[in-house]
Order: sequence, then C-alpha cells, then structure tokens
Amino acid sequence: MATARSTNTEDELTSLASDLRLACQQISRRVRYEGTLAIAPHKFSVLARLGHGPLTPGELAEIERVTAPSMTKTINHLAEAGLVERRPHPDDGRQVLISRTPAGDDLFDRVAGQRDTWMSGQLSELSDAERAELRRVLPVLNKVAGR
Amino acid sequence: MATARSTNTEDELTSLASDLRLACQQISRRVRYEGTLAIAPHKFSVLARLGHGPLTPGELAEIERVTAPSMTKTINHLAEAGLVERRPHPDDGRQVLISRTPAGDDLFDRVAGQRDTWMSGQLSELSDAERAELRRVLPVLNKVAGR
DNA sequence: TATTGTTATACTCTATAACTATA
DNA sequence: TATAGTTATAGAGTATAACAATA
Repeated sequence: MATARSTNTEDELTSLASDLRLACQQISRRVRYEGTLAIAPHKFSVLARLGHGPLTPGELAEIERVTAPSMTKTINHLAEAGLVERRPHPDDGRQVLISRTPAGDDLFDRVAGQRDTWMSGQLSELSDAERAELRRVLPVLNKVAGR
Repeated sequence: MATARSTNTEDELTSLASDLRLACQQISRRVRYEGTLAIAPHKFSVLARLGHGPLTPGELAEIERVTAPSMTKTINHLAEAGLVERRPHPDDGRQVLISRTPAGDDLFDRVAGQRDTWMSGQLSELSDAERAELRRVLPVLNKVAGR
C-alpha cells in the first residue's frame, strides 16, 4: 500500500508539474509577444535588474545567465542608446558600475506599463473570486519559482 | 464612491498583473534553463506541437509566431537530425505535412521528462495543501493564458 | 597569479525579399 | 492571380578564446 500511495503521489506530482509548466510558459510567451515592442526582451530585462541600484557587468551576466562578453555587448547597446551609463567602481578599479539613466528609467516605466496591459486585460475578464484565488496562490508560485 | 472603488479595483488589477507576470516568467525561465540540454528550445517546441499529429510548415510558423522561412530552417535541421519527416499533402500539392519520426517521439519524451524533473523537485518541497491549491488554480491560469 | 572586463571571431536563430510550384 | 513553401541574404544575440588592466 505504501508503494501504491507513493506511485500515486508521484504521478500527481508529474502531472501537476507538466500542467503548471505549460500554463506558466504560455503566459510568459504571451506577455513577451504582446508587450515588448520598443526594446528587445533581454535589454529590457537588464534595465529591470538595474531598478534597485547599480550592478557590475559580472553581476548582470550571472543574474541573466549569459556570458560576460554577451553582457558587455548588451551594455554597449544600452549605453549607446543612452539608457544606461558606466561609472568606475569606488573601491575596485577593475570593476565597473552600470546604472540606468533618467532616459532608461522612463523607457522602463513605459514598456513595463505596456507589458502589463495585456495581463491586466486577461485578468479583467475573470471573476472577483478567480482573481482572489490567484492572489492567494501567488506565494506558492513564488516558492515554486525559488524565491 | 463608484470612482474610488473603480480606482481601487484598477490598482489591484495592475498589481496582480505584475506579480503574476513575474512569477510565471521566473518559473518559465528556470524550467528553460534547468531542463533543456539535448535540443534547442525552439526545436523542442516544434516537436511538442507535432505530438497530436502532422502539421504544415505554415501552421507551425503561425503557432510558434515565427516567419515561414524561419520555420523552414528549423524543419530542415530537425529533418536532417532524423526527428521529423516531410510528406506530401494528400489534397493540395503546394502543402507539405510535417510529422515526428519514432526518433523524434523518443527524444521528445526524454527531454520532456528531464524538463519536468526540476519542476517536480520544486513541487515536492511544497505541502500537500499548497499543491492542492496549485491544482485548483490551474484552470484560472489557463484562462489567463487564453485557452 | 587571480580577477574583472573587453575585444575578436564564429555560430545560431530570425527576418525581409525574391523565387518555384501548385491552385 | 493567389497561395504554400523554399532559397538568398542580412541582422541580432550568444558563445569560446584571447587580451588588457587592476588586485
């Protein structure tokens, strides 16, 4: 019976894993396609990371899971567009601090708003009860996401 | 009062939209990075679409939201790898039907299993109540995703 | 000598434009 | 003439390897 119960639990886990993955992937895909027009997704993502203060290229590369040279290129594009700027690190001459410019702040706010427009539209078609259900389950989703 | 309530509702909607988006994106990103090693994501996605029967390149391009030439290239790679095959359309000589080969079925099953391993691991660390909560909210998530 | 960041080079994925075959 | 698919060519993003500057 322990075996049967274990197998059952495992099947349920696998099925839930697959269903939840598909739902989250579909939502991400739609958000991605419906929202971003003014800036490429990976560039927008870097701008988002800089929202709480400056970061080094190395930190950004690790967070975004790309190599250091790739991040350098992305930073170059953003800097040429006037959206971020490089500043020398106060304590370590090897490092560089990347921060958003006011133009970067503006663009981020604008695109972030656009992006959530689609999601808000989808949510507005739900019932109050369904939205409350989503709100309640958010902590669990964040746990799954690993934060 | 109608205005106050409306504003409040709007704020809640925006906040929920943003939180839900972030959670889903984070989960998708982790699934993507943790899982797929044996095949590139966009190729795997095409294999997945062919799970319920053959499709034409045009249909695949539309579903995957890429241009027809891009899909042709992806199909070429998959065909060269022996994972899909082209067959003439029975009714319309202009069209082509793409279907998975047995090797394509095998690879899909294997990678799909790997991919859900990470998600299953995350889910296994939740309580029974939390998993039940996720299971209950899935239909709402699918509604948000637009299906 | 180790670390941080950049430059050099190549590969993959995607797109637009032009072409072929069939309806 | 319109449609489905492919081929030609170019642009964007990423990776590995090699290099420069600082700790």
